[in-house]
Amino acid sequence: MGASARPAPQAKAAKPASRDAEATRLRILAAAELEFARKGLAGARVDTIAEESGANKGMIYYYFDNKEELYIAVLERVYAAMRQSERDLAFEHLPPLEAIRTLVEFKFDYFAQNPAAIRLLTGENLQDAQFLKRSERLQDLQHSLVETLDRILKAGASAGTIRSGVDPLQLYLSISGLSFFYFANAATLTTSFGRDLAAPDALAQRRAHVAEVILSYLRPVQPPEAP
Amino acid sequence: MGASARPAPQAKAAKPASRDAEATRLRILAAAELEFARKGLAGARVDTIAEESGANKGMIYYYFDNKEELYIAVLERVYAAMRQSERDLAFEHLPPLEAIRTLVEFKFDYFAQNPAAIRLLTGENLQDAQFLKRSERLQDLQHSLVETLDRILKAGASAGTIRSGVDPLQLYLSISGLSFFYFANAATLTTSFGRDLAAPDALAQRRAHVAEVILSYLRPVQPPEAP
Amino acid sequence: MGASARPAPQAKAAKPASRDAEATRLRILAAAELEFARKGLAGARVDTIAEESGANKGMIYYYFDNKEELYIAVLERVYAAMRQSERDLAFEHLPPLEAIRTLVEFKFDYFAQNPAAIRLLTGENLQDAQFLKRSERLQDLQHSLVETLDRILKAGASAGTIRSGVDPLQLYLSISGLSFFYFANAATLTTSFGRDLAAPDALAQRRAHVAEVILSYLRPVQPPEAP
Amino acid sequence: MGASARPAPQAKAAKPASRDAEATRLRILAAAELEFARKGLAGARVDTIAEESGANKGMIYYYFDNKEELYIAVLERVYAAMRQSERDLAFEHLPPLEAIRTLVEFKFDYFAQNPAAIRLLTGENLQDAQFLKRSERLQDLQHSLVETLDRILKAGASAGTIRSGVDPLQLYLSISGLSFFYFANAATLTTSFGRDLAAPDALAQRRAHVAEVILSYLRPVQPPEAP
DNA sequence: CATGAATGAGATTTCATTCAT
DNA sequence: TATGAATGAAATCTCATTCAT
Repeated sequence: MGASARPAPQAKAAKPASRDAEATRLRILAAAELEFARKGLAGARVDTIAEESGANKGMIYYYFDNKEELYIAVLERVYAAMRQSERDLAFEHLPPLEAIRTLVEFKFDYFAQNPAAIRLLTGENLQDAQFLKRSERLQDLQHSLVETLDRILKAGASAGTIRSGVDPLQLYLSISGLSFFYFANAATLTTSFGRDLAAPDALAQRRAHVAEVILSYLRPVQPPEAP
Repeated sequence: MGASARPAPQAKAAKPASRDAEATRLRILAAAELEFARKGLAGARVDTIAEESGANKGMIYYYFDNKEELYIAVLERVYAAMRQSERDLAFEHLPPLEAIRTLVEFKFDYFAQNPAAIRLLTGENLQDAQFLKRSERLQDLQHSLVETLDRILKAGASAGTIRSGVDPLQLYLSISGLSFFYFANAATLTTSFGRDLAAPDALAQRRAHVAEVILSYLRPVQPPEAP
Repeated sequence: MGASARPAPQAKAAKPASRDAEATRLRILAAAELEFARKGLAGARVDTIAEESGANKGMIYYYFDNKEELYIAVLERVYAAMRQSERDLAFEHLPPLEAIRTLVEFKFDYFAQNPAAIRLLTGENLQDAQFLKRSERLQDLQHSLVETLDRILKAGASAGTIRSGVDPLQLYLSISGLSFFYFANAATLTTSFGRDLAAPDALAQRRAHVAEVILSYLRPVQPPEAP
Repeated sequence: MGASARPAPQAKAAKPASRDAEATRLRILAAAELEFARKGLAGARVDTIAEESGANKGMIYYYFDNKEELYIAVLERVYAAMRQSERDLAFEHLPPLEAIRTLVEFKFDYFAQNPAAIRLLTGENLQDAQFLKRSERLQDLQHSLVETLDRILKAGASAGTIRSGVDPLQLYLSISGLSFFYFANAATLTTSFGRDLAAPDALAQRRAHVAEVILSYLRPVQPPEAP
């Protein structure tokens, strides 16, 4: 990653041993994220993580007491990044329907671009969120989106552009679910339907569909036509 | 299944270990389904399956050459059951919107009542559907629902009760996704939101919401009001 | 162990794999006793125990969950054997002084012949008896000797052959200590004094000395001579 | 020792890490003594010693080539201190029985106050005194007590206050053993008897008992009473 | 002298699979 | 068919020691 650009003042060798604690820690975390995402907690191999990170096993245990702690550290990083990206998404100032469309598309794109996050979340659910529950840091990373959604829904209802009575949590679950499911289950769906769901046009089609489903749902209900 | 036909002529000893091959096989499969659902392929323990099934490890290897074959057998059984239940659902004769509402609710209920199926599907996706791809039997268990949906959508469009132009595959993915995501991710969602998504009233609320989202989407689009 | 007597119908080989659970367990225990006695809990190697016992590491973990549990099992066996041998020593019916001389010599001989017991007890003390405290079985293996000693001391005091006022616990500690110390510290003492404390005549001399020290102590105190 | 003489000329920086070589060495030795006493050679951790000493692992290897050398240095220091304290005990000029009582009480008190010495000696015996044997310095630290004892016994025998024929080595072993055993085995004894052997009154009682046992033994034997 | 990151050999433990009975 | 003891490869983890800074 751009390493080729720097002429590197050390003339001798490019030893992987960096003697830079933070850098090593991050290399381990990055490798671990990939490995845990690919294989899950049980299937991941510490050896592989060591190899991929350029560190050695000893270092992994030096920085992260054991495999589970390393897994938790990875989970925390992924969660934190996801929450941060949500906070970075400034959409509340948009007109209500535009704001929600923006959120829907953001969610879709985020899942599309972060397959590791999808897999880690999925894996964590398979083990009953036991590590999410255990981590104090993760407890603090609460969703703020639902509250934001609530405000937007109320604004839309007042303006008459959004039907009233929409539960923001249900809406949030539907927004997430419509995209998450698509990516999380792409492998079996692709196999079952014999169509490549990851192809660019398939993605575009799904993205549009999801937005339409959500926006249709929010449309104010038509009064029965007067005769 | 078929085991009930044999009158069991062994009059002499009543060995606690059932000398009934098919029954043993089924006990193993049932225990394996639970274990694989709980822990995934990598996390599942052959020892545990032996213990839970009341059989022993030797039997497992006798009936199913190895752990992966046993896993595939479990997967096949779960898929077959799911497809069968879909075939058993006679809904095509209903009025189009009723038919779709029935399907949506059926999917929701099926996932609600078959957590093991959810987990196995999820696990299979985490390993890129590699066993689904490998199994010939599983390839035959194709979805017929999409085709049925297509017919219903067309009928609804003709009758004017369903908007035209709805892609049956996208619709199917949305129907599945809205429910599947809820159950598959219940653990992390429950933790993140501090609300028990498995509580009876939470289930009822979600079920109604999902149906409403889908049916809102299918509503024929209002023509721009005439002046 | 008498195995040579059976002509063994299996003509082929004398495989060490015995398929006899109890025998294997005992072989492991015996090998572990030696290894733990020689190296202590921390210094002992599971590999060595496996090799010496003719079993393999898997078996050790099959029978004794982990190294510590194996250590505890060894400790329990050694303690139980020691307490049993004490119960087997019928000495209470002897005249009081004879009874005590018998006990002193028995203790000396037991320690002389059971170096592993000495080392295991010593090692356990080095780790603050943490496993002795943890084991329920070991808690039940209480000394009965102190009570027996108490009865003997009282009988001797009544008969005038033993001075009155002797504390049985202190006496027991002295009887044990005079012998135990000799064997437990033989290595450093031999080195410091340049004399082989394990030589037969050295043993005989110490045995006589210990008995004499204890019996001298029990002698009734002479009344001050009347003028 | 002797380090106090240097006025420390480094005026500039007050690095928290003491740039005083001898002081660092001593801090390491003190921490090592504790750790080796607590865990034995095999159980001790170089990491722990580094942490406890406030130094770091590099320093340990700088001053003491490896773990074993550090252990030997600790052992030498403990032995030297023990021998020195014995030399400091001026008791030969006392009346024979008083001299011996003094020695007995001194030994008891020394063991009571130096639990690390007890544990290191014990640990060294568990490993067959291999490091004691290996160290030249330790070979020079011979007991002189036995010779002193010999002179005292002879003086007492001449004076008629001590019975004749007492072997000074056996007596020394008994004096040491009666106290050493009590402290070395306090953990298991406390557990087995359910009494706290380290409590002040328990110590006082034991101290008096040990002295009485030894002095009883030395009492001149009564001639058979004349009729 | 001092630091603490890095190494690697070797330890404990796990677990799918085999096999004698 | 059934049992469960046995195996061994591979996994996790530990720790004395080295070394760049």
